[in-house]
Amino acid sequence: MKFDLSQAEENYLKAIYSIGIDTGKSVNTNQIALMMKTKASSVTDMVKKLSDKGLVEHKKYKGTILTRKGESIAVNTLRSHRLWECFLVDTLQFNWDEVHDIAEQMEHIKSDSLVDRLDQFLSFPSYDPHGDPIPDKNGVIKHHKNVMLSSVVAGDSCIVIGVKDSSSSFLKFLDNASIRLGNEIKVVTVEDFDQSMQIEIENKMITVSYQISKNLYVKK
Amino acid sequence: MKFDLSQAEENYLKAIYSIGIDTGKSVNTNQIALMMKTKASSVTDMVKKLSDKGLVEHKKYKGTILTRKGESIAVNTLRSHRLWECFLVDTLQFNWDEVHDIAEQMEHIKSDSLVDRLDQFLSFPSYDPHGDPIPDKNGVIKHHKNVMLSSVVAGDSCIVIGVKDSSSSFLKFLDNASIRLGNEIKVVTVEDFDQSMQIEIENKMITVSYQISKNLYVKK
DNA sequence: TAAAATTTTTAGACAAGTCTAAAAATTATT
DNA sequence: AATAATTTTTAGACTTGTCTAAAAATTTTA
Ligand SMILES: [Mn+2]
Ligand SMILES: [Mn+2]
Ligand SMILES: [Mn+2]
Ligand SMILES: [Mn+2]
Repeated sequence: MKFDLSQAEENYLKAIYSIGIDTGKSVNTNQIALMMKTKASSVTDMVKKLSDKGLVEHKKYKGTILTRKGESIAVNTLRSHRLWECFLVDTLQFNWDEVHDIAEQMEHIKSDSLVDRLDQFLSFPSYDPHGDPIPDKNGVIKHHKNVMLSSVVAGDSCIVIGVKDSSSSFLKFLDNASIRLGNEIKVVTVEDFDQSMQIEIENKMITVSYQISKNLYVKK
Repeated sequence: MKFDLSQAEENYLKAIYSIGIDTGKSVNTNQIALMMKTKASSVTDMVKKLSDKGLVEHKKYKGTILTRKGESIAVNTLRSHRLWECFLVDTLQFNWDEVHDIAEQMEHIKSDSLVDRLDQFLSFPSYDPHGDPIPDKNGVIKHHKNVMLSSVVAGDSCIVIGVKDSSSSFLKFLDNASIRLGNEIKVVTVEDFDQSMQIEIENKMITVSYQISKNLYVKK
């Protein structure tokens, strides 16, 4: 069966996928509504439609999970989104804070070979500009384990490998603070009261709030 | 006033623009319906909406013309379409018969600088893969004069500079016959009965029907 | 475990874009 | 100029995706 989904349907599948990855369990209607910036009643309607198409399984008042087929579509859409973000940054020289909304549109372009050709043109990148892993042609995706800067203890060092929040305001803050993917961060002190951290990056000492540190993926 | 039009609205403006360019006069409802592959009643509805937005002027039962603003949007959409076609052929190595439907989607991506950055990346091309002129950043477009192969007389030679029909079947036929943009064609004989031509191209003699010859733009 | 709070679903409405069928206006034909 | 043919518009309906308000189910709290 060949599917041609609307942009709305693809966006819902992506949302259900990403909530499911984070939580493991089946996904609540309200969580989807929150992520999609819409109302619970709209979610109920859409989930019903996706269920009719065999893309999710839904138990009334219980929750929603993707079927194998639904997950495959979600992952393909993510692949498309992240490859277009690479294109926008690497090829068209956009800044990493400018590309999300554009990729949000481009991910829905329908074509049999477009995304694979783009992948080839970009030399098969593994990560998008925000450090998120790019699924391969077969939908295989390597999740990097979720170690946040907030969990690093005073005295330890780590490397920035990704951002959890891709909002323009957060990314602009990072630019300003010289916090970029690949940079080393040394945690100097952690404030007991509000979890704020003094960190050393690019030979400068700065203070970052918990809000910041819990949105940065790092590795040892 | 900043406009954010739907894909349908942009497609209608493009259709009205291209019919207007060919005919000069104001555009009939049925002509639009034919080009948009829709019904006259749908056109009436949409024309009313575009008129309310100040993008077309419409006189009941008489016809429709683009306003300055409407024409500007149509030309920008055309620019986007043709630049994406260049990208698909030049950068992603699609064949010229594969790109129209994809560009038909990509032309609608909303972003302030995307198309201009794409233009720069492609080194400001003047023509798309089908020989159609690409409007510049300011919407200035050079129409090449419409000389068709069908109007070339026996004994004369010309260069292929564009195709009027961009359908995949026509373009595949041209590929097969080695008829490509830039190639020279010598018209050897023209059949009085059905206007079919014997032509010499790439040192081969072939016969092309009037259907073919009236869809090829040429220059001396 | 019964009442209260929360979550989810249902019911009914709306805008965009499309369609069919019928009415109205225009153009062509006699 | 009257009739016929064609074009265009109107009227009403349908689909998709959304919303608000109210009802129903579930979970929390006391
Ligand atoms: Mn999207
Ligand atoms: Mn990203
Ligand atoms: Mn289009
Ligand atoms: Mn073209």
